[in-house]
Amino acid sequence: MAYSHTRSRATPAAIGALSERTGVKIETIRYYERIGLIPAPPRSEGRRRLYDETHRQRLVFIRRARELGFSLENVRRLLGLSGRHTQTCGEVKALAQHHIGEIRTKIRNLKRLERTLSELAARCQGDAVPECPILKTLGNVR
Amino acid sequence: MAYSHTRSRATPAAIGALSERTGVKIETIRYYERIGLIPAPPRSEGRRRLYDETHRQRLVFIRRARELGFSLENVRRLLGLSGRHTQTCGEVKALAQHHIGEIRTKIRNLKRLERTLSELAARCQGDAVPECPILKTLGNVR
DNA sequence: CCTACAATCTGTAGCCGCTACAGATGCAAG
DNA sequence: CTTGCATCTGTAGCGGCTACAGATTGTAGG
Repeated sequence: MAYSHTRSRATPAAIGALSERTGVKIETIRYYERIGLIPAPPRSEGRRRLYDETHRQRLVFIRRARELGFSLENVRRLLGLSGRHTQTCGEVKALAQHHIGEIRTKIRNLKRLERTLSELAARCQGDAVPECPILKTLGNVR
Repeated sequence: MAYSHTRSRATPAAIGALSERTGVKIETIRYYERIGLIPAPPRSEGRRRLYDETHRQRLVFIRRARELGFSLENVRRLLGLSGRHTQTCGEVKALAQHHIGEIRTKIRNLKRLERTLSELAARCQGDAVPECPILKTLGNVR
């Protein structure tokens, strides 16, 4: 077990192992390769992909950025910026803040939606009343 | 001008006019027809679609439901329910409430996202500090 | 009537971000 | 050697449109 750390660095992993380690599905990994988000890894003799630690790191980066709601296009930008440092922190921040703005807009819109729908649902009594306020609002003329 | 009301009922409209009246784009109208959300209208001699008032109402219904965030699948259900009445108001309400639940979940998730990103962005000083907390959190190891 | 030009037609492909197949291989354990 | 899993490539599908291309039809002006 003293080897485990060294082994995980030295031994290249197949796509299934990489998938488990990163939480990114196999098909998605291949998809990311296809669209050029991750580099094509070297292959075994039987043409299987062999991944190392740097691939793992990049995938984890992508997964986390996706969890934060960045589009693949913006993930691509973040990855581009992540190589060079110092100068780029400002760009990263700008990207993040733009993204925050979009999220806030989405939240505002969803809240409006929720209010409208809740009001409609509250006015709707179920089976009791023959006129359904929801259908009515939707423009239904019976 | 005394005729205008009567005319708009009696004269069938081309797809462009329908589009303008409902705010649904031409291509989208044809798309809705293709997927069976609206019935195929009668045609002119030159095979152009001719719409009447009932088509307009249905399209407006769809547009409003879409604006409320209903999926086309749920729009389909609402349309199905909107024909028969009295008994179905409860079903409509159930559909709406389920939808409200989904919207609330989305809002919660987006809020969490916004908090996380805002915290990260706040800790990021722009160019000043060589270590970017955003990139760091994303798992970047330089 | 002829000519432009606008409107509409059909069919197909693209967008995003995967996901799900099919059918062919590779590989390790029993 | 066989079984059975892992992986391979390529393609199609999801939702909900949108954007073309290229053919027709309708209409207004001259």
